[in-house]
Amino acid sequence: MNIASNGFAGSARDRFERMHDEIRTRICLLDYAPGARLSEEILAAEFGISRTPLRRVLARLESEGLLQSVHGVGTFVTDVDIGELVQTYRLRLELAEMIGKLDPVVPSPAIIAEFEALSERARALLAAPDPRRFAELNMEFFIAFLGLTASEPLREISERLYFQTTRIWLKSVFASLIDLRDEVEVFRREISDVRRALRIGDVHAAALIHRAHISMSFERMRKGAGASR
Amino acid sequence: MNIASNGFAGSARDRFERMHDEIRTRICLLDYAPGARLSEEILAAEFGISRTPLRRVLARLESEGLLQSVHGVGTFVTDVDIGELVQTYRLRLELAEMIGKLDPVVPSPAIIAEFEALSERARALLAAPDPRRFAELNMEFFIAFLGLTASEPLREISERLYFQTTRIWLKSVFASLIDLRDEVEVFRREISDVRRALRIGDVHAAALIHRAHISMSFERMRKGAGASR
DNA sequence: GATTTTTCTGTTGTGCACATCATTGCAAGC
DNA sequence: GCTTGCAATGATGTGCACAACAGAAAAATC
Repeated sequence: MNIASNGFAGSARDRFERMHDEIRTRICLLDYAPGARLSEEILAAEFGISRTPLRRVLARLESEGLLQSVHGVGTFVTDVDIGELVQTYRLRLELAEMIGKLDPVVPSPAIIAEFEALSERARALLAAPDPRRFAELNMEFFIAFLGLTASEPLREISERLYFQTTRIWLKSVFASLIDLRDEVEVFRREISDVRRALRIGDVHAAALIHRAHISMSFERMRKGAGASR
Repeated sequence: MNIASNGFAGSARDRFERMHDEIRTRICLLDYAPGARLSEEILAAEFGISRTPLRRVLARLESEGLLQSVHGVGTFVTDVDIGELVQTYRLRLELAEMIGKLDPVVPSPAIIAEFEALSERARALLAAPDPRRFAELNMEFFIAFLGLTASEPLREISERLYFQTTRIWLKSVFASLIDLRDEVEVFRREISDVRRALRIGDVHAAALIHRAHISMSFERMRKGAGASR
């Protein structure tokens, strides 16, 4: 670990991270859909700061592939064509499995409890499916899943690719190209299976289950997108 | 591909990338050693611009883990302790092999010629070992190696991890903790072996060779660092 | 003499005014 | 009526002055 791991998170650095996470979440949850234009001025006003520090946040999001600024035109949420999406998903599959092989942690009771809670929420969601709630839960599940490896670089990269791709997949769900109820049911089973694997301490199995679900959900999206033409 | 893939690279975006690559190279080649302080003002003057656009470059390098800015103190080249280095290297090993499995390209005559040229330069370097030249050649080889996969996300991530770790390894070489001549000889054989694999179109074999060399070079560094205590 | 306080210096962070750029709509010319 | 040039508009990019901050040196105090 480097400098600036002070207990008191430097308020400037802290604010940067909060704004970054907030905007990133909005992009991932499709509050800002692909192609949408973000106004620096409006966003700066919303966060109560000047454009300068906000631009730093936007630049970071641009480096993460979520935004693209064009001089004289605007800052736009990126869209991803099916070609790069395939490549990114293929890489995500490998990385997902790696979470179970590269520095896996032994699932503590706290971790297991976390997945129990997620599982319960997924069950509740099944009773009243809601795309937005589904997106949120999916994101929280993924973040929790990253906690299964102690490899910080692997976590970083996986997170990055998650935010790049999942929003595109969610777009299909939001547009009802994929049946929400089916998707929630599959998701509930995924969490349930992962939870069972973790109960017996088999992180690798959990990772394989997750990998399989990423693969299948992507295939469902391709089929859905194909059927919509 | 997104917007801004115009033939005429926007001069602003182009300049950004040139400065970014330049500073990144300096960091990787240890012109700016870990722990060194970079002056925004001096760098801005050198590139003939104001601090504002330069800060954007530095922010990018910070997001790539090569720099760290501390308010009121300075901007420093990051150092990496052995713990995170182990984790990053383990990930790099997997990614290196993946280059041969995920969208490998069929080696064109141009690509093979590129490796031939690199091989020749390595042989020349052996006659007159020079740490700086060695570092440059190593970097060029790696960039060429990335060309063996068509997976853009894999390339990006691999490149990122390369720049994060290699400079630390090179530090050992520059400090003569590792014998330069031996290292150059091993490197020459690596290129030679990779070239032979590519000649028969076996990218996966080339990737395995590269993976093996990354693994071994890291081990040599650990031994060297251990012996120096 | 040691310690505490204060001042001073140099750095990154922020706000603001302006430059630069791309788009759009309008008007002049053909 | 169509095309072309151009001005107006609104966006991001840049430069500059200043604020916030950390560290070190100096001075005051005990």
